[in-house]
Amino acid sequence: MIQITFPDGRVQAYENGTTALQIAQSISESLARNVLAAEVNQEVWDATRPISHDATLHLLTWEQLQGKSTLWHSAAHLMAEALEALYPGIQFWVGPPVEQGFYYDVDLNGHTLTPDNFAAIEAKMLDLARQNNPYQRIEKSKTEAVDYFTEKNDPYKLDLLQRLNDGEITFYKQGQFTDLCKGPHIPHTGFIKAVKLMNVAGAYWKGDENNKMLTRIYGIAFTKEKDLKAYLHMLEEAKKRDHRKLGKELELFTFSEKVGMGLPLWLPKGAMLRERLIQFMQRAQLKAGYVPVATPHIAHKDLYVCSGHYEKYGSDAFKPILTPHEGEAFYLKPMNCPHHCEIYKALPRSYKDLPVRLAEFGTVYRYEQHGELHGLTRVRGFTQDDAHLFVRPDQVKEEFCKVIDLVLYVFKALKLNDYTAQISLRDPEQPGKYIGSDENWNLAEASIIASAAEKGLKTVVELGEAAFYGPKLDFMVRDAIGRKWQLGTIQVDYNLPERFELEYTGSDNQKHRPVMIHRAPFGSLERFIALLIEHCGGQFPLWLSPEQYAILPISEKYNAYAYEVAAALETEDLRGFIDDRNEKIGKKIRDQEVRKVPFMLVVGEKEHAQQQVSVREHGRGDIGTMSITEFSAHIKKLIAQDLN
RNA sequence: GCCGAAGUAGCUCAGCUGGUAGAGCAGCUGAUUUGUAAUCAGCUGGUCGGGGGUUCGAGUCCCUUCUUCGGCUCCA
Repeated sequence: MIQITFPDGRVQAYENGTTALQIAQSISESLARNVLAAEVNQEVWDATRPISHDATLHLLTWEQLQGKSTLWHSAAHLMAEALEALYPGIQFWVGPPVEQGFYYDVDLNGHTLTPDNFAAIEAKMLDLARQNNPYQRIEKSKTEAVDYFTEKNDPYKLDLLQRLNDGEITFYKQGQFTDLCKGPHIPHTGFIKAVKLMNVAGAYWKGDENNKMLTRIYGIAFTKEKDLKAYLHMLEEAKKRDHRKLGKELELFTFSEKVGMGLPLWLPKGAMLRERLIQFMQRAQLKAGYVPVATPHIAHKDLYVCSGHYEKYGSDAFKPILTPHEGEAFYLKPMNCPHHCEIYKALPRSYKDLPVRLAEFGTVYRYEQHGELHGLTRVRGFTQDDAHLFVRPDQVKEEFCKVIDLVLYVFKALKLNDYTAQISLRDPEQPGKYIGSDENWNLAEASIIASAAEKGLKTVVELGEAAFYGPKLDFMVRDAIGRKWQLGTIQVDYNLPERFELEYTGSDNQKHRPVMIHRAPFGSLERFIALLIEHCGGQFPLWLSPEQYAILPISEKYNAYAYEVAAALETEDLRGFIDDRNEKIGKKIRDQEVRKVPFMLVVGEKEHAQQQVSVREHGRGDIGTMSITEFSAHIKKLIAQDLN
């Protein structure tokens, strides 16, 4: 007998070799019908795998992430089975579950596959699914496995096998398809009731562009047809929030082939939004003791040789600009830090001066590969809300904490609650990748971890994600399609002060080296605004909204009064406009509603007589009449709430 | 850069197997002077992304190029 401990702490004895599925059946038939896998001693197992020792057991259904992942992984195998049936001779690399479904990388060996083929593959998958074929786990010795794939002439699986040890090799078989796989899988294919292939894409074998390109087929599967419908609907909704679509509709920004790809052009409304963000940040920074500086867009090659960026990124950068006669090389600046180092150096610094906090909204240019460009989130020219803090080593942690405060203040004002904080540390396996002493790195990493903990941030630690010059803390946010992007970043740097030989005079009258902290709460303004657009679906916080109100005269007779109202509100420092088109009020309301203008002020006979405005709130409708001063007070109160 | 898909009016899209470009919205002009999500009528607007080719004839077929979109370690 074995002792099974359930999540609620209950312990029950079962016969040795009982499976999770049988245990589920002993509890209830309906539970058993939903069990996809089981967590046995924290490890996800097939629900049909016999348990031969005491264990904690957590039954996994569609409700648990691991349950879903298991189903998706099994669906990947199902897709492989369908593909193999439809395209004989194709070979498989890997087919894991991902956040939204699964994919399988295949070598089509001459077959071609386009989205037009999806329907046939999906139909085949469902056909196979209905056979309720069990996923059978088969343990093999390494020799058996190697023999199997040698006979199949499968270089991909043989490559995978190379890295596996004897005794840990398992195959999974369902229907006609057998795959090298560590599992786990769902009990049988019948759990898969709905499938949808999402797209095909090329993917280099092992992600290395020198290798052959395989075909990656993405799909998703569900246990209910209804869930698939809901998922597709959710995708449609997400598309509506896409910043590229809203940016066009709300006239925020555009791109021009003549100007060049990846170089955004800000239209007046987008520029207004940008200005507001900049102003907001400048105020916050002034309060936090930053001083603004300004630097040019290009710099001599020597600057980047000194900073080390030339060596590191020289080949990936734009080509240098040469002076016509002397042939001296200048580069568009890819970052602001080297310039700021020179500003630090321009004056003698005492320990009493530190921290020195130099801030600049610096526009930088970076070469991004053609295929990497994406709306405003990945561009070739963008503006950072950059600042560099030059601090004494004993100030690192305190300053780091202050920066976190600033980032959190910004995120809160913009209602970005759904972020993750990622601490990026060195990859212990590649020490050669990094510049700087071990001692400094250890110090910096410890400071970041301590600061994040002190500020109560929920963090994820990623080894190997650090920059070559120092560890960092990044704030990541998802876009409408679920992709993760880095927004704010705080990075400790012991390298640049060394390279630029930065110094300050200590209380001991000796020269000391400061530590640098790079930080950008927005990161790139372009990317930040993109994510902001998607998060609020184009409905910006009132204080940011390019147009806060629209005045809608009932007819041309009341235009004059509309202008009076506009003039009054302008002196109150509010932004708006008059819709004095020769249209009916319903049309005007509709149009401004579509344009997501936060407030509409309807003015006609009655309002004019009483010196009032009829206020409509976007998405809410009529909220009653008030005087102009009442309205302006109302708006200001709402703005104050946002910013505090 | 590489794999795949797409590019038709300012925007959203239609245009079957090649026969000489069309709708709605926007814009312009006029009528209307309007009370809380689309007033009516008329008009303008496109070398169908660019270049080349096949053909009597190309938005449609072929080649090439540019741009956009989805991917390109989320490693059994």
